[in-house]
Amino acid sequence: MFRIGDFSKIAQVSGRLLRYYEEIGLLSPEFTDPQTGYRYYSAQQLPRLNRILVLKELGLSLEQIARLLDDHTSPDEIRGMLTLRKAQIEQSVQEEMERLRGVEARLNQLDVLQQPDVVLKSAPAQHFLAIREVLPDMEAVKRRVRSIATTIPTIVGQPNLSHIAVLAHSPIYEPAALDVEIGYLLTGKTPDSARLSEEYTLTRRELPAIETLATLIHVGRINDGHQTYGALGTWMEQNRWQISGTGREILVQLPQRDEEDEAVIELQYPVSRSPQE
Amino acid sequence: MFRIGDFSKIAQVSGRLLRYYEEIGLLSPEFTDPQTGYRYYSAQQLPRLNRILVLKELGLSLEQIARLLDDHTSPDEIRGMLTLRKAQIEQSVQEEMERLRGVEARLNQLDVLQQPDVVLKSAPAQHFLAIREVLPDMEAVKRRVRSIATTIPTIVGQPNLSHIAVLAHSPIYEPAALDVEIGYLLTGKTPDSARLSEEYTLTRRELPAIETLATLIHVGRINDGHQTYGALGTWMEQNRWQISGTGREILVQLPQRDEEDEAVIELQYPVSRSPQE
DNA sequence: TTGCTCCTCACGTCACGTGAGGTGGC
DNA sequence: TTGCTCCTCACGTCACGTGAGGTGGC
Repeated sequence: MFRIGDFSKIAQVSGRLLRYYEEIGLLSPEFTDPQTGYRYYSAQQLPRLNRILVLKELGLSLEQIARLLDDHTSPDEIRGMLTLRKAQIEQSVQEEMERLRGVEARLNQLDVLQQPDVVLKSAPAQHFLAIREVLPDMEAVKRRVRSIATTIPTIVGQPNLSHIAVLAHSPIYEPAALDVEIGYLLTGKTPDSARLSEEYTLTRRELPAIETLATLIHVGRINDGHQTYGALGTWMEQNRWQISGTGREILVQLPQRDEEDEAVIELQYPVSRSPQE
Repeated sequence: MFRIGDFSKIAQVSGRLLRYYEEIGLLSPEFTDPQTGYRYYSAQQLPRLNRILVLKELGLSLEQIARLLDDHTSPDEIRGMLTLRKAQIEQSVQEEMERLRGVEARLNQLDVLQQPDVVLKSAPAQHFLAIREVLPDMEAVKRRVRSIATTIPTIVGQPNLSHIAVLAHSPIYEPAALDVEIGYLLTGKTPDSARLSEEYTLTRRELPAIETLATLIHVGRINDGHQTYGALGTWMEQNRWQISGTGREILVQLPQRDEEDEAVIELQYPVSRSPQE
């Protein structure tokens, strides 16, 4: 029999660890002196301790280990736990590789923080109360946005957060003819249509949910977006994503009073994984 | 300005997260109503929040992120932090691959827990008060161990834990002539020699520290070791280690009264990485 | 006025490390 | 007798999630 100090030296673990394992019922000393509280371990307990240490190194939680070592756990259950664990490790390797790519992308930059901060999100299915037009230039887009914002400032019976969004059906950097859809993105109850003027009406359609959206905040004047868009392109290349759908711009904050005031826009692009090269 | 609920919806984070980031000084609302305590965030704060989220995904701690975002941190320091982080990720990928190998090795087994529990340890530099002999068989080894244990049960002036150990200079599974060194492994003050009998004397020599030692507990009769040794071989193959030095057997517990009683032996083999195949 | 949103505690998480303050054992 | 070892609390870790219990805002 060994006192806790000797036993911990043999196994090269801390005494605290042994006391903790007793506390959670994973490994109890063979004998505890009721007078002094001293713990006494036998050499025969070393195999169990080693097994615990090995399973811990495989990344199992102490709770899982306790179950694994429980006699009432069947071999099939044990295999199941290990198979699950294997899948987890494989995924975590993937994630670490992602992180590695991300860190390297920033280190490749001269100024490390001059990179765009692209955040992956998902979007629920939404209503889009909007009008689709082909407009000659960004000025026309801005006018349309402004007219919507002033004519229909709030949607009746719509308690949810709503933003004006622009869907770019033609590439946004293609300046000749902008095929855009402009209107309100909504999640609650939405009317079928809303009158904008004599000639123009917003009509509702349903946008499907999108699983993965690369998003990026642009702060500045409303037509400066193309630089930011370019940065997103670089990011996607470095991080192995590609555009897989129509881009949106969410006008999180319209320019305040002055046309030239700062707006806050979230660029959103549906993306999917690039094929491995 | 957005209240915390709207701001958290835009950024797709929880309100709790935003409150926590304020608490640790990472991101404070632009304005807090002193009457109600309501937090108000502006759209202009989204870039900072996104940057925080991106750096968090790269695996930086919130404390590191706070330093990164601090204006007083130089670009060089930032590069340093990211370079360090890169190295950490690379190491963690290695470790995960190790775990993956370990889990797979067990899943390859029919009975998952029938595998040996090999634990990697290190050994400090030690004194070895021992005698080296070529003995004809395991019986002779056992006799020698017993004679040492009974003749020199404790080392005078040696407060430290001491075990009898056997160093196997010839392969332990080679039964013809066993070239072994038997004696006490000690770390404290050790005499130069100790008299065993008229003809035999233990003499002290120094064992160097060993960085990596594959260890394995064997419980049973003292000469059953070769099966356990075989299991170790399989393990090393599967986990890409190879023997790089002389093996030891630490007699953690001698057979009690009877020769046939259970002993507890820790097999220790210095190992190094196998070359990648 | 009634939901809805916000507020501030405060506990829980996971596997121990690290003292503090006190006692047993040779 | 004097170090050494052991004991039992109890706090700290990291980044929040999850209630509990109460109040402000439209």
